[in-house]
Amino acid sequence: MRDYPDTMSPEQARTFRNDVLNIVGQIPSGRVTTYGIIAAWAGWPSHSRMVGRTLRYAPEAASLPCHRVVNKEGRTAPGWSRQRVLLEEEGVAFRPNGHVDMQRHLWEP
DNA sequence: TGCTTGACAGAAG
DNA sequence: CCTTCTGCCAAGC
Repeated sequence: MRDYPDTMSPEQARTFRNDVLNIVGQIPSGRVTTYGIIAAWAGWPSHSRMVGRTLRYAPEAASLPCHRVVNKEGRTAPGWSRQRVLLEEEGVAFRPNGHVDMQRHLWEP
C-alpha cells in the first residue's frame, strides 16, 4: 500500500509534503494564500487538491495555521465554519458574499 | 479493476 | 452571485 501519489517517487512525495507544510507555516497572521499557489511553489502545479489532502490528513498540519489557506476565490473550506472565525480574529476582512477579500489579504511566498 | 469522492480551479448558464 | 460541469489526481470501496 503506497502512501504517496502514483506520479511521485517516495522522495518527491516527502519533499512535496514538507514544502506544503513549510509554506503554510510561513503565512503571516492576517494574510491568506491558496491551494494552487502552494502546489505551484512545491513544484507540482495541478496538484492543488493534494495540498488540501495534505492539510486535512497530515498530523503536522494540526500545529500549523492551515486556516490561512483558502481557495482562489477566497472561499473557506466546506464543513469548517470555525476557519472563518479564526481568520476574522486575525483581522481578515470578509466580503458580503462570505468570501475573503483576496485583494487585501492574499500572500505569496 | 472501475466508479465515486473530495479542505481545487476555471468556465458556463 | 450561485449552481453545475469538466479537468484534474489520488484515495476509498
